[in-house]
Amino acid sequence: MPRGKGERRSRRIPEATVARLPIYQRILVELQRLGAATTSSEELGRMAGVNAAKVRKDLSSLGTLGTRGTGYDPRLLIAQIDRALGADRDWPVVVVGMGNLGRALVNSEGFSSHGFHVSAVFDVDPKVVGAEVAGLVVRHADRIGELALAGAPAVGVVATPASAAQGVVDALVGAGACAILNFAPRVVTVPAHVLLRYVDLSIELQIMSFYLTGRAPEPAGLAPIRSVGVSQPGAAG
Amino acid sequence: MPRGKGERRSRRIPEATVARLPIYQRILVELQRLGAATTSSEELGRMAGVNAAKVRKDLSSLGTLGTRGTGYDPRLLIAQIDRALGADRDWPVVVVGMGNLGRALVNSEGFSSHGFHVSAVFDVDPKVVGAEVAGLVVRHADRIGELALAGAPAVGVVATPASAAQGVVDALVGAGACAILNFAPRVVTVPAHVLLRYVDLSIELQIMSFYLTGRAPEPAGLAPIRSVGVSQPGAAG
DNA sequence: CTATGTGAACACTTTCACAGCA
DNA sequence: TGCTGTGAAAGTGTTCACATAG
Repeated sequence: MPRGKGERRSRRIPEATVARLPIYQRILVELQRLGAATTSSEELGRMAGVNAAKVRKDLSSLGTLGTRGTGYDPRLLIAQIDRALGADRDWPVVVVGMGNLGRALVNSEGFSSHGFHVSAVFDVDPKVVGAEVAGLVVRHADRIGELALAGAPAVGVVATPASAAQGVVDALVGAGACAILNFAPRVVTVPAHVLLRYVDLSIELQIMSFYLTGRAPEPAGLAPIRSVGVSQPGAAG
Repeated sequence: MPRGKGERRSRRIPEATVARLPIYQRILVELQRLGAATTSSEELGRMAGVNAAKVRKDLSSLGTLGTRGTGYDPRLLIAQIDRALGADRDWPVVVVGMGNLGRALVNSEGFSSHGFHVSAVFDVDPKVVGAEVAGLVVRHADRIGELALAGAPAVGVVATPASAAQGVVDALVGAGACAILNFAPRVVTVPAHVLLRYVDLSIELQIMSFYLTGRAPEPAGLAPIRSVGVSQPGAAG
């Protein structure tokens, strides 16, 4: 049974590839902005800091997206990556904590594209509650429970001080969030069915300092992807 | 020639381990805060979302840090991880862009520990230049060139809008920065000797949405570390 | 008897090299 | 002819299982 370009039925996408897809995507958007009608595995690799063979393997796991002898069409690639990552769905995102970090997140491009949209924001500071941030009225965090997230799978983002993190996580889970992205520097726990990831803004800095010490040479000539998060389905404290 | 506990001469630390060390460290600090005098590979693994054998392998690459039958001393572990990551040195960090993100970074714990300290901050907005942020007077970005970073290896952090990123990077490199951490959503280029890493706050969100779609089961029972950055020694545009 | 440290088996990723199609 | 797509080889990383030290 023949299929149109870009189709591929449920071949598993390797974990390492999933982690690189968002990076290719950013580059593709960039290339498109610069007016490129075509690109190649070599160009993408150069810009992403990975080698061309890896780019081809990664992209081929999504389907047959290129044209031999010619290259790839950025527009098609972007669409296929979006689809693979689930960006063709609609993901409500709830952000708790409207300090500098929370505001930065809510206003960032990444939080209002790829299928995400910020649907509610919370804080506890009376000076902030009631104010408007990115077009949304900030509600008091005590009212997280009033959210009805149970319908669509929703993501809760924690951008509070460390001391408030666990309480906020509990409230978000109680309201039906099925994934938590924790920016607060504190280990938290969730029930087993909730997806949990941490982001630590200084981890990249620490990894950098390791390679700057010269204790090890920076990995390979063109180097790999690195980490800032841990995922733990059902972590314990 | 016998050595004291925790010593190990220059055995190469695997890349994957380097990426996990900052996570163990955060957990260890947490355990210490809670008053733990001892911990185990199992406890650390549970909290980090990785399995116990991996924790032991990771830690043993730093030396013989544990006590058989007993476990690990958090304090010793923290010190050894710090040393391995180069946190026993002093790393000046320069942050450009005092919007919400820049302020969040400058005020974050991670940017003033582990050997890092923010030594200067810049912006272009006349309303911000001259003001004080985290104890530092914000200088105009035109004056980045006046920095003399050439002495100590310094890290430049870019937290500007995308359109300003490349110019800021050039200025930082010109001033002698030997590493760039780019939070702006734009691909930039640096000379070959400069270490470059990207951080994209929404990449974790995108990876999460992949696993939420149910197109693939979340990796393993206890799951691995993930990415937000790309490093590219001497990238081209 | 407990929990580390580690060889050895296994699994996953990356890279190579080239066949195959435009 | 040029660049993708992909088996097969090489290289890393993870997990197992147990000897070993406290």
